[in-house]
Amino acid sequence: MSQSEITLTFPDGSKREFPAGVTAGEVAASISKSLAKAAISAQVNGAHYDLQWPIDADARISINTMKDQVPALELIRHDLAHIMARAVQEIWPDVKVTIGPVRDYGWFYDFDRAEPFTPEDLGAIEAKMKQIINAREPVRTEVWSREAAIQHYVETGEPYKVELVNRIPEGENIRMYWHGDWQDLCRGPHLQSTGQVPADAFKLTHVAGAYWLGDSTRPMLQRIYGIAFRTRDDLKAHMIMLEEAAKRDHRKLGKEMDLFHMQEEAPGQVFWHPNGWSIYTTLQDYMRRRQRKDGYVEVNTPQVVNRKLWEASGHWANYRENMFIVEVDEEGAKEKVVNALKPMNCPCHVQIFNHGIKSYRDLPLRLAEFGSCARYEPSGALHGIMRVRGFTQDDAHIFCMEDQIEVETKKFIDFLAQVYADLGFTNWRIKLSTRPEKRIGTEESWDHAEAALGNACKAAGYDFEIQEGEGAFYGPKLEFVLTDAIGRDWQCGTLQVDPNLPERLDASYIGVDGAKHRPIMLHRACLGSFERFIGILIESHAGKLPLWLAPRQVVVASIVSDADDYVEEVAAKLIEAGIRAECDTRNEKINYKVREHSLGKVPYIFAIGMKEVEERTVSVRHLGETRTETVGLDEIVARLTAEALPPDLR
RNA sequence: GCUGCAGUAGCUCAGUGGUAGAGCACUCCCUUGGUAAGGGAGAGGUCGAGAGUUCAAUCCUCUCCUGCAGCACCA
Repeated sequence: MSQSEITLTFPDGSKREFPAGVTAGEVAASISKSLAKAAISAQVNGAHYDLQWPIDADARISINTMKDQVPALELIRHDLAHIMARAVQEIWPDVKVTIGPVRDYGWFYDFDRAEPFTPEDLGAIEAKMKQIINAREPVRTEVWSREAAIQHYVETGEPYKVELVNRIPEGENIRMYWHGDWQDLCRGPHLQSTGQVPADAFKLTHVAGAYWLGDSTRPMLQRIYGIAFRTRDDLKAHMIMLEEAAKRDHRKLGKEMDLFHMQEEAPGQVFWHPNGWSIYTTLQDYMRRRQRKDGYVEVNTPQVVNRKLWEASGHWANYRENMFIVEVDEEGAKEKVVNALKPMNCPCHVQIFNHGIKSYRDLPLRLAEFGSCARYEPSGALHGIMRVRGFTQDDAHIFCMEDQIEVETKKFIDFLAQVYADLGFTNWRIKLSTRPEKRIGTEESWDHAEAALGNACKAAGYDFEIQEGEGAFYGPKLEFVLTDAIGRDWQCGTLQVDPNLPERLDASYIGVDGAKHRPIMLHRACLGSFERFIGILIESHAGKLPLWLAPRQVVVASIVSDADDYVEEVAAKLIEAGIRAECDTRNEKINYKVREHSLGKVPYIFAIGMKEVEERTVSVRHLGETRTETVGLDEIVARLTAEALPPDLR
């Protein structure tokens, strides 16, 4: 240990090495004081520490001084996973341990235990963990031989660990970490001592099932989740953030804003209320205008389609289990006619393409549909309006020639960038998924398609991240991931190159040479589905939608009933100007009305008393503000008429 | 689909082996109040569905349905 070197990492990612025992003053002298102070982490013998300056100038930067430093959060969380596993086994010695990685703001660890862990159990585990931390036992590491490790785990009755040892590649060290006298197989690194973990800044949050190794054919284990921070205050701040996130849950806001509901008779399907449907149609109208401008033609195709088409497209073979089947007794037919609700629009669009003879002059043909689809999603997958069984995609298929892929893709990226910007999402990125191991098509066609997608991104001015082998079996794809207001990622847009479906459904066009050719099909969606995207919009804006999307843009509220006539006049003027306005002339106090419509996230409340009636003004209150402003009637109508326009019409 | 938890009025929730309660919302009355809840009265429930145990089930048991937290899935 005394021979160790110390590596300091700086904010720009650069690293500098120093001999063991170097002092902070010496570091400052050899680089600069300000740079030394900026060092954000140190590495000693493979263990990482976050540095907290100032360190005394003559303090030696070594393991000894490091002990008093607060270690890196990742290490704290990692050790907590082990400490939790140890606590569980101390309380219930027969519980089998598996693995426990660091994740998000904490860690989880999977256990095999016959009885479920209860909330009370979590409390007991937490208490035991605190005991272990307070015992301040050293963490030691040993390298074992594979045989010894297997023998050990066979003897101690840990079948999952045996499997893990067997999965460690040849030539890699098999490390055992000891936390006091409790041992776990682990790659490391770890802290020096369990005492370095802050005992008051972690919390076990919940228990849920999880398949062993993520494989649904393997046993289901119990996964305990925990979160951890450096300080109690950080933990508290995180708990508050979680509460804030819960407040913007679209299911909760959907009720509060009276947007939609769902009920048992139609699981996974949405009953849109007037307010919610207003958002939906406003968004759809906007998309329709944008698509028209971008050269799409809109179509509409049937909901109930005979299985023959799904067999031809290949969906019947692959997705039969996830399709809604509609059997019909047709007059005179010996057997029931079997149909499926369409789970996607592509085969139907190919039918439109195939109707009549297409020429290369018709390409690219961009068929768009707000296509309502039904998929029998597994019950556990349903989630509010974000993951549903009945939904409408902003779908389109671009039929084109191979050498048009790049141009069309670039055109779509520009389109999507504009739409996302209009909807308030400027933070998004592109992922390019390339050829998987199991695939069809020639290497040349893959080379061409992948290059086309990559070049299109570059031409549009965007970087992309490659997801090796993640493409569909027939072609590569782009995925567009946007980050919402509270930092969560959502994959919404997609563009997929597909030479397969035109082949299966025998789509063709007549080329310049007078011969038949196969078109390529580009599947693309920008929002994904209206249901999911509206959910994202609600959560990202915490219900406070931009004015043009807000279902009720203005509520005109009376203060005294003598003002009712004028209130109705104001609302009528707004409505005539195309603004979604409502009157509130109920026999309630203005405080009551302000509260109710503020909770309902109405962007503007106009309060009208006798003063406004006499002056022909309105008292304007903007959502989220307490100040009010008195504005002349004509002026406010003109102002809102401009302000409430969808972005593409401004 | 799997593991665990839950389902009581439109909403949020309390409660009990002897067929139910609150607040808000709703209806009516009083009140005309100046920017986040004025007062009073009334109406509203096969306690998710079915079966079982029991003299008796909303409560206990089982099955199913739906939801929630994850996992798996997402053409």
